Amino acid sequence: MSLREPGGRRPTMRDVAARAQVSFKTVSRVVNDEGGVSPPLERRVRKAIDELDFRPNVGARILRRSDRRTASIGLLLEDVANPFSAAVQRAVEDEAEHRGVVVYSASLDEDPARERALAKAFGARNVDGLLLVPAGDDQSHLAAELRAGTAIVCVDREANNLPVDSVVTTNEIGAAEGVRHLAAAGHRRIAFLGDRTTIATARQRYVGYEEALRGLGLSVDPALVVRDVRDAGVADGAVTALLGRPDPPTAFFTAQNLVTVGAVRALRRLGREHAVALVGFDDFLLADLLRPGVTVVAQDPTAIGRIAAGLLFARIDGDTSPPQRRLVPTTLIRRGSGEIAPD
Amino acid sequence: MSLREPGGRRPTMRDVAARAQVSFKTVSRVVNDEGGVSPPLERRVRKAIDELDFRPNVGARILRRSDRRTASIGLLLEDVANPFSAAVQRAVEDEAEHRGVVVYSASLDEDPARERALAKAFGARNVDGLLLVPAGDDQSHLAAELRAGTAIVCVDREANNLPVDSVVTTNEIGAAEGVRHLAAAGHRRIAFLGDRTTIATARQRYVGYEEALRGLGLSVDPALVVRDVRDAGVADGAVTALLGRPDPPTAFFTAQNLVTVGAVRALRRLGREHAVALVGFDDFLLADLLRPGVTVVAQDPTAIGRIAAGLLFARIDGDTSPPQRRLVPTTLIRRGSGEIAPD
DNA sequence: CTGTTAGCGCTTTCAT
DNA sequence: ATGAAAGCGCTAACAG
Repeated sequence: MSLREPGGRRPTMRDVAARAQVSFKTVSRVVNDEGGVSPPLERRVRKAIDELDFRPNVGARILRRSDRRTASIGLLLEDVANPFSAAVQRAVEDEAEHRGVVVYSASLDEDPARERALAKAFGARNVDGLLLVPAGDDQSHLAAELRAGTAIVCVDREANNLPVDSVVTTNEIGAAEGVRHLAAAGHRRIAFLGDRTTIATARQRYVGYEEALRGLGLSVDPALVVRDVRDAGVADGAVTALLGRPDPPTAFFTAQNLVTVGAVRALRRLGREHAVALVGFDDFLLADLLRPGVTVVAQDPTAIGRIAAGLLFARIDGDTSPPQRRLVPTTLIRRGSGEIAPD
Repeated sequence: MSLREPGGRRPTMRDVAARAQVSFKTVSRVVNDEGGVSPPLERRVRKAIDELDFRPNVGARILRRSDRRTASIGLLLEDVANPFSAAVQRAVEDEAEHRGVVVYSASLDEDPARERALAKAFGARNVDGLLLVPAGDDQSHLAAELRAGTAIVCVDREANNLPVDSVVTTNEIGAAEGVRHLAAAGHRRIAFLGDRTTIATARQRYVGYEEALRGLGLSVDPALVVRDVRDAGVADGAVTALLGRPDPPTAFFTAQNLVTVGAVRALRRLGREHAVALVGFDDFLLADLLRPGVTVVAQDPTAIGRIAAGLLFARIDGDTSPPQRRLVPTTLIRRGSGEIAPD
């Protein structure tokens, strides 16, 4: 039921007080369960709250409160349309809802300018914390935010020039494991296809590729390395070009989910999917139903989101220990494409 | 640069005013580009703003402003981990960012209690508008929110008991088209596998299935209809059971993306994927790379999100025309599985 | 062009 | 147990 008069004005504590015939401080006591209100008065106040459908104005409350908490956090992802980001967001939402915290969310598309603009927009709204997938090589612009008391945790990549916690995948180790898996099947000419080198994880996965090859006594052939692959289409083209060489690779290590998809498309079109081996970094839906199934080094975005949110809330709750880096391990999932032997 | 003293207190307009030796109203004028400030004063103020790294407190501004706008909206999805929801969110984000509006986001998991709780939480934060994928059969709890001036637009499903705009897929038409496509390949025994019947779109797609069969002069065999399929695993089991019948279906129409995935898994396991036809509702990544490719009735979540956000912003900007229902058409994409003829 | 005053809706502090 | 007054940081309305 609502007796609110038209005009779009929300009822305030004063309206409730007038209706219940009490002072508006008494309403505040009831709304905040402060106690010290006699049962009959409390009943009257609760009745008036119901009848007017009163809801406390969170903005006004925050303004006056001593702790200055807004019970809100900001989540800055790469792109929520990518399943990896979406899984992170879902995990963060669950942790936040659990604590009565609301989540602002935005996609940055790897654009440092958007990182600055959106962090600023969320900061101006006094979020208690910021969960950030860094979009550039310099997060020092957030130093003032940190000093103002906003907790910050970086997700999937570490921050640069900013002393904050981060939660990251074991990119080098995982990539190296994937490459060694291909070598174990007998491959010596293993190509690398990676995402933009502006992205730290792409660089780390490349390092893992190099290290694995060196550890195996194999040399890195620059002709088999294609970096800065920005989407599935480019990956498709790169695979096609590499397989057209006189001395083509017998296996591919693709360092990002969309790159892997592009590689699968190319192998299919060339009819080489059962002849050329493939291991991808980051799992994706239906990878098991393709033929051959796509062997991947799987990440755990749900764990990443959950751990990052946990760290953030700990900081918000006053944890002042030194910044830490939490590592989330990968899992090699064998499905067929990575177990193909060279000709 | 930041000269802010430690303690986590953000500088206010008064701090800026003191540093620039002007009245704090002058600071307000500069911050809001109101004009009417002499260049030398403005310079001093801007310098102080920079030095203190001042940012206006959005909460305080909203409290005092006459228009009461918060430049924020709430987005209540089914589950952001589902690619359909994620695509809607991305489209909404883009429209919002474009207008300088921030977005709160949450997943409801089809739970009406969460719909109420989260709508309330966002309402208490005075969002200008709410974009909602309804989770139950009754949205009347939002009437007070609407009266208080919050714009509301429903996404993917219409609201019940609430006069608001909605943006929905042509579910009946699309489903009927998918079923007719199977019939055109010669099928007479077409099974239906649908999502939970509490979900309006699942009911509409079933109606489309029935209508198509009737229009073709075919009868609906209840033994071939399985509703309330809640995930891919259940879909897998249902397909397996139906194909084990003495008089099995020769084709399947699966009315949701995860249901389709489950059906593909079952057909694969049974080795029947090239013998039994399949058309799914809602497209998904890699559907084209499966063998056979999965024929789908594709929705357009990006268009849905964009149109819904557009309607919402129009309402926020004062549009008071009668509630409208916007339809977004589907597209049949032939990839092989839907073109298989019966034995 | 610049400044003063009031007050948004609420919590805090202090009185009764 | 209840209430009155002050004031969070800002904008609106009104001076000079």
